[in-house]
Amino acid sequence: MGIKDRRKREGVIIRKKIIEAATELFAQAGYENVSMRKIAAKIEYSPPTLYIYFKNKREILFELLKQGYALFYEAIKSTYDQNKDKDFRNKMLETLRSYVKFGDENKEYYKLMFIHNIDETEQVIGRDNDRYRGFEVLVMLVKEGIADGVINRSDPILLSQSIWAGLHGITALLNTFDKFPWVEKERIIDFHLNMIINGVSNKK
Amino acid sequence: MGIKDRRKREGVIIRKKIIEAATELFAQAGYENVSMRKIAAKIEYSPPTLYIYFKNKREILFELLKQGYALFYEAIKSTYDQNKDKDFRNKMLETLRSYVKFGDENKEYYKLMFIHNIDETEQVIGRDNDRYRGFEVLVMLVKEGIADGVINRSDPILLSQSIWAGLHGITALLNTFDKFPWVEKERIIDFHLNMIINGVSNKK
Amino acid sequence: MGIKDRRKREGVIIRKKIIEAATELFAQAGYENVSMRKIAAKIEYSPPTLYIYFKNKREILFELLKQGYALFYEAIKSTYDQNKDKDFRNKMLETLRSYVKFGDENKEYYKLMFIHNIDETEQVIGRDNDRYRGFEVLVMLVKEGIADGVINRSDPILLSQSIWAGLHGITALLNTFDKFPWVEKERIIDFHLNMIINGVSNKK
Amino acid sequence: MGIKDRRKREGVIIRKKIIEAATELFAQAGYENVSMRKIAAKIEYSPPTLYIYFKNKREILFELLKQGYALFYEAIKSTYDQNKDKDFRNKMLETLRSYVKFGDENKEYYKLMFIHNIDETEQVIGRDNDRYRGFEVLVMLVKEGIADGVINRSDPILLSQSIWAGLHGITALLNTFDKFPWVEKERIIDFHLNMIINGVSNKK
DNA sequence: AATGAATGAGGCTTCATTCAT
DNA sequence: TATGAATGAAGCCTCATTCAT
Repeated sequence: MGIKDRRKREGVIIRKKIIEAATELFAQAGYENVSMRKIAAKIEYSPPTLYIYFKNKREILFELLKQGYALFYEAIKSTYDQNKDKDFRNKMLETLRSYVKFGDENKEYYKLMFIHNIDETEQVIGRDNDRYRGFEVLVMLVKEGIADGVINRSDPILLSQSIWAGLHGITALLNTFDKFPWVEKERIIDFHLNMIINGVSNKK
Repeated sequence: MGIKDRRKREGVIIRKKIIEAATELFAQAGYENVSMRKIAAKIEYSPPTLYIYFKNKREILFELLKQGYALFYEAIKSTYDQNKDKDFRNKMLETLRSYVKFGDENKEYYKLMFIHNIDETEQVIGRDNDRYRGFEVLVMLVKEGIADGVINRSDPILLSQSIWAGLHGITALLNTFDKFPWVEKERIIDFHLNMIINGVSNKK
Repeated sequence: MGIKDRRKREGVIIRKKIIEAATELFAQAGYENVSMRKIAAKIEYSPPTLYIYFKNKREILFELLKQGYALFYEAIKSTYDQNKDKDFRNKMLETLRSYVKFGDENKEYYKLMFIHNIDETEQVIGRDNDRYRGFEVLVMLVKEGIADGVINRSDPILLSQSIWAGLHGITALLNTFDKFPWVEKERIIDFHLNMIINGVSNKK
Repeated sequence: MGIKDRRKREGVIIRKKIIEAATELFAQAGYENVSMRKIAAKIEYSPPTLYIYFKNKREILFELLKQGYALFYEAIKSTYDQNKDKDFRNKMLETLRSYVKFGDENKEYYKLMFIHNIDETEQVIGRDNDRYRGFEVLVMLVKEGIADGVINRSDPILLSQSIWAGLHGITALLNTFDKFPWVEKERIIDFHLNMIINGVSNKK
């Protein structure tokens, strides 16, 4: 391996360190309240060093979001795949649950990706990203459900949007209102997911 | 009317102008990104003037939130009251709709009250406010529904939290993702509300 | 008594209140750290009211100093007069003590008059004031002492300046270094005054 | 010399320039009346640059005081050492003179260290500093004088405090009242120092 | 006599970013 | 690659003061 490659690899490592530090700080204090200095301090480099790896603060956010979207899509898709052969209701339940779980386990990412709408976030979109690919999995799932006779025969897009709203609602509230006296977390999530599925299902 | 009264009233008007300007700016750009300078510029006063009417930036936010909570509660409670005598499902539908409608018609308030969670917001609570009184209306409604036999016999708190999550989901997404290709707004809202009610109802 | 007189008298009262409030605040926090607002708040008037009675902040200081100088001179002169008939050493001791006592009992005034040298304080001088009239008492005393054979035959001005320095030293240090581990206050003062007198006296 | 060293040295130079500018300004106008802007202007840098070298305004004062205390102690101690072998009265005279001389030649430092008592100054103490080590030299001297039979047999602490007050008096007055019609400076200082020594000496 | 309203100037400080090394 | 040095812009906020009423 040449010297060039080693350097490149080191560069990648530092980029990663920056992203990690930024993710943590952004989540704790909010994008606006985190300065380049603070990110630099956290990784024990000087502020100008960040500019070697990222054009500016926004680019750090963008990269971070891109990675977040990828993780997000991966989480949902793999759950869907792993439950491919279960009966539909369970497959759906687990896939929806993976959405909420992602938000719960990656509060920082979820906040930045789906709750806050940072100024120019839209600009990341269009650049190839996985932001809405999770939604496509949902549409697919819904279509299966209709074919299966479980989900009621409506516009799959409409259904998917409604379901997404249901998922986002619980995920966002648990994230944002962490001091609200929720009933036990597993219980409210489970109840809510079933409520959603019931809400879109044919009555027996 | 004495001179004193006129002056006082003028003061009240400026306070109102400040709140309005701040509401708009905070919602657009986020609390952290709005400076006193910017608020002052928007109402065409000098920055120090703001400090005549509000102790500091936080107090502007507090006042704004307080007003928002009051409007919010009023919107929901009055809808509930006006539909008191309708059959339960319609009463519920209209009350839930009033939540989404409030969020849709007061995007800035909704964002500040329920989407962003500004650090200091928690401090407003405790000071008498209407933040969670809307939730109490919901609990009441749910209990009626259970008594009525429409809503399934579960923990009313659990049910209410789930419904709230459902409502917040659609309200927040429409607010935040205004560039997403939603199906027609009235349609998705209507569908979603019915989905929620179905989701918590006894099957016939 | 006419209405005009009453008003005038009321004006005098408010002026006095302002001076009192200012004296206290200046002494506590230093001239620079006291704002017109704070003075106004202390007497429960609005800031512009102060400008009815004083041209500006400096004028408040000047007035205050003028009063301080008067009190100072009065304290020393009256002590001198009251001890006119005692033997010289005691007369001197008591007069010198009255200087230190004034500084101890009027810390705020002493600080403003003799320790800090606020910007334009010099401007107060020239306006008739009692700043240096205390010094004249001292010169008089010294001359008496020389005539009396107690104080050594030197330039009375030189002697007086040296004595003043001695007095200022203890007064200022006790005022400024209130956390220094002084021996008991009465004791150090008494010792110091005797030291001064011995220092300028003929040896027996 | 490496690049790093040169940079470091340049940094040290700027720190020094800041301290010098601040010393002059603080002494002239008082700590409270000197703004970071003004210090920056004096050294022809932008205000934020100061924050590269000092955390905040207070730290500039602290550093400055620390240096002043060191210079002060050094001045007195070295004089004492240099006169170790002279007869006691001369040793004492020269040591006391070095105090006054320090104050005369370092008016700004003396003002900041012993005349003004800036709120936060107390906080520098405790951090290792030389503020009161000069006083210890004085105590030592006094004890020698007692042993020597020159100084009268009193509490050495009491004696030292009284002498300090004497020294501070002349130093502070000459510093603060530079427009007062003093007799010739050398003369008043010399007279005053002898007055102090006589004041604490045994009569022959 | 008294004060609500208003502001230009300026206080301390942090920011994102650039540049030379 | 890495960073010391530097800064224009801007953050929140307080000040002394004026003016119309």
